Amino acid sequence: MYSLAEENYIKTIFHLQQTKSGAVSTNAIADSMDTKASSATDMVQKLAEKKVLSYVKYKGAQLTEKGKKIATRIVRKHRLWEVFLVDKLGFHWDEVHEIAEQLEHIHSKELIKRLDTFLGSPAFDPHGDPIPDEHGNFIKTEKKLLSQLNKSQSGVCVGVKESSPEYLQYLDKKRISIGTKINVLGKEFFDESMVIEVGRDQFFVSKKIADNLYVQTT
Amino acid sequence: MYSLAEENYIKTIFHLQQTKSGAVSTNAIADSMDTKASSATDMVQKLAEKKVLSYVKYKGAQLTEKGKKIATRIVRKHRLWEVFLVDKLGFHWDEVHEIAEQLEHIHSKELIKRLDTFLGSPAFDPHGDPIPDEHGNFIKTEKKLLSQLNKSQSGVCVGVKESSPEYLQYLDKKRISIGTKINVLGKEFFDESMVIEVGRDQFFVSKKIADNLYVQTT
DNA sequence: GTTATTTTTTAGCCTAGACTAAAAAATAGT
DNA sequence: ACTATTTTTTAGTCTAGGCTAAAAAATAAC
Repeated sequence: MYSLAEENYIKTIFHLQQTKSGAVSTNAIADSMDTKASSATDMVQKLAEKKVLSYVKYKGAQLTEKGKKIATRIVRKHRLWEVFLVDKLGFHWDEVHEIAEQLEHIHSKELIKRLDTFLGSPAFDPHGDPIPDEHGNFIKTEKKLLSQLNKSQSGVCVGVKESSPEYLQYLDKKRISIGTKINVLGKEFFDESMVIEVGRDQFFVSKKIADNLYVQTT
Repeated sequence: MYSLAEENYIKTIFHLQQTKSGAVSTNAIADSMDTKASSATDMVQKLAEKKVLSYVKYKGAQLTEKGKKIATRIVRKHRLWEVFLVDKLGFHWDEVHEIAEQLEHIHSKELIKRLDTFLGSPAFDPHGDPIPDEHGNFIKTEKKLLSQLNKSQSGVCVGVKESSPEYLQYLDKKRISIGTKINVLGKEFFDESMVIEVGRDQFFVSKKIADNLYVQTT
């Protein structure tokens, strides 16, 4: 059994090594957890002893298969609870992250099994992120960032990269959610901003906005 | 916000002062929490500073109104989650206590409000214990222990005092659950054991069994 | 009402997990 | 290649929440 702190480190390292390949630096861990590098070093050393990750001084940490399994189970719990909160309790997709951060640490295999069944074994969470199955396998989907599309291409929103309330609320205001069709009407080379069409609305989006929205091109 | 440890102490003291009247001794707290009296003393002193309870050295602790409010909120959460686990996820009543012990510490007012609505604002948990409303008010029911009945009296099971898996499994084996009618066919003065009738079964129950079952006499 | 026993508290220590400041290694700039 | 700078680690400290052993208060026994 792992402590709350240990689980949070494992989860953070897992997410960091999804984006950047290679070992994850203690500084990167500390930054993304709002703590200090020295604390991260301590914990990483402890987790290395437990064979949850491999760690080379001054080089960074990498989860072992064991570590990845633990991380995946936490991610599965987090995303299943998010589905519960949105589908069953009627929360909005920008309200569920914090609560799921707490719920993901509840220990009970049976609970997750039953929750999964109760929810109809969903494959994606409310932000479009895939929910790993009980063996830790993720569905691989080929999705692009909206920012990767060019003029007159189009795609369907399948998820968000950033899921801060601010960003999600922006999307709501613009009536963009999972399943929404988006047409790129124009793209500015200088700042990579775009003009897009959503429903019958046409508006401008900055690169920052377009960089955080996943679309599937058909 | 209170830590996990603080919440557990508050809850324990709350339950202890339900049964025994007057102040709760640090030893009683320690016993029921599987910890040492010295640890209980430390925590009680800390909680006294936070005005959660009043504490007189060598005399014991008593929750203040503030403390009772905190305790009631935890009890409410615990029991609502138990209803969720049994009604929605199909757990059995002897399996839910441990999981609810974890879920009761999830912090989110909105979550509990929505969970309550989702469950149809239940008044009792799966063991027959009343669920306090959002203001902390319990439904008062006049219930007796089965052991208080005499020969040829009868009652309907409305709850259990002890909810260990062992006890609940015993009740299952005997087909006793909330709502089951029980007739007392005989009572032995010497050891206060009884012969009772449940459905068409008649069998012997010890005082210990009868002491942990709440019935309502009609 | 002393003395013996039990209960409760205090004092001091331990571990997890955080922090700061200093040291050491890695990287960048010339 | 040698400084300067940045990154990372180490060393030492702090707090929460446990623990043990000893001291002190309360209770029980005569």
